[in-house]
Amino acid sequence: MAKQTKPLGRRSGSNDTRRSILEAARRLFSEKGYEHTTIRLVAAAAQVDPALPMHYFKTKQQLFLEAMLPDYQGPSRLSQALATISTPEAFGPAIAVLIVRIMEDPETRNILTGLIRAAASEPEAATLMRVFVEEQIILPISRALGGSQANLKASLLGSHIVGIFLTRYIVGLDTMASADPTEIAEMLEPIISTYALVHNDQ
Amino acid sequence: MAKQTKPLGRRSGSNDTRRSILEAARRLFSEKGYEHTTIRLVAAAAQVDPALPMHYFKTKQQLFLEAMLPDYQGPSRLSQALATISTPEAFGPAIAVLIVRIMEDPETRNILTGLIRAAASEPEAATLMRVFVEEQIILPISRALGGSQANLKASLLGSHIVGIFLTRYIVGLDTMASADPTEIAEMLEPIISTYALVHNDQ
DNA sequence: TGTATAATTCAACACATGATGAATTATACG
DNA sequence: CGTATAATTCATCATGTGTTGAATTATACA
Repeated sequence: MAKQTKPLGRRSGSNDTRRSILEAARRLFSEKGYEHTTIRLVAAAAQVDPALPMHYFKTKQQLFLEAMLPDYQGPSRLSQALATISTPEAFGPAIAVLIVRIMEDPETRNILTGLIRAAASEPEAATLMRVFVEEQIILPISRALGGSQANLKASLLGSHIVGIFLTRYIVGLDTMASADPTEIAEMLEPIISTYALVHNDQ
Repeated sequence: MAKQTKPLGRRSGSNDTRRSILEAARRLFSEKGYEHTTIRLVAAAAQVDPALPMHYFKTKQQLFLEAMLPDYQGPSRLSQALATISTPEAFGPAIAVLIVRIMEDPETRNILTGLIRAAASEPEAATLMRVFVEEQIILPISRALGGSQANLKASLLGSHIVGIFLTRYIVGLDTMASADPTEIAEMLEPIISTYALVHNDQ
């Protein structure tokens, strides 16, 4: 495989270089974590010169930031799903289905695993993940649950969700990694209901 | 603070250098993760020459290994706790109390957070954590639960536990980080009972 | 058309890291 | 006592990293 040298200077025609860098970065951060995703690796994956990621994003941190937080405007899908239900009994099915949807959507999955991987070593990424999980997961659940201890319940539920991601996609626990998402959702349903119904002495 | 040069050659008197290196390494791996725990940092924390950790453990991986897995012979404390109960109804209290104990014991906590931090980036550490969680957490719970789906239930429960560690000690979610362990245990009790009792059509 | 600007390549720097090997001093033990 | 061995310091290497700056070519636009 001969290293073909590209011509100097600007390319002609339309270019979506920036986007392809972001996509490569998102994939690599999610697969290898923050440290092991080098600028040169991202550039190679995007078939681009190693100086280009730095040129577009100035710093590795910034690249990570923009790669992990694409256009997340508007209410999260979790908020939307929760808005359609009213009785506490309907919570279990709703959230269980949603977790399956997250696990099966590659985009969201990559973001969550990328955040977890980085947060484990980089304090700034931990801050990012804190905000993400609080806004996108815990706050909606807490609002929907209501009652006393809603915040603690929602946080524990959120911990359960990220724990599942950790064991399934990162640690690779046999049972979790090979489990059918539907099976997990079924198992999870009564758990969520318990969180929704128990200790509700408001 | 002048850098005082120590004399050359072997020190006189008894030496527990190896142990202090291990202790410093365990603390640092747990606090900063694998990559950011440099050999030089460990040496400095142990007040020892930067070449000594390599001399005693040959490689950084080996140091991590020995630091994270001290003498863990015999049945785990979880197994012991589970051996004392018989009825499924007694599970919730037993495991809830155990989680609290893990969270409050600095040694165990450091090991678990160290394993999680490293596993997020280093595949070999993920293997280590896989074995640890399976043997020390999931297998005992699964055996104690019995019935159909015991393995999946135990794995989900294990995921919840490591998820709590992740959000509480690593990500630093406000609610989780500031929660009283007893409060968490109380909230968790009905959850564990649900895992123990539901879907039990063996 | 002409000129500022954007996109791209290339070479290189500065720095930290894990690891190695030689030199030096103390201990263990026959 | 004498010698092999262990413990310790020091200097250094090789490598990979994020980052920078200059040079080159195309585009945008007045």
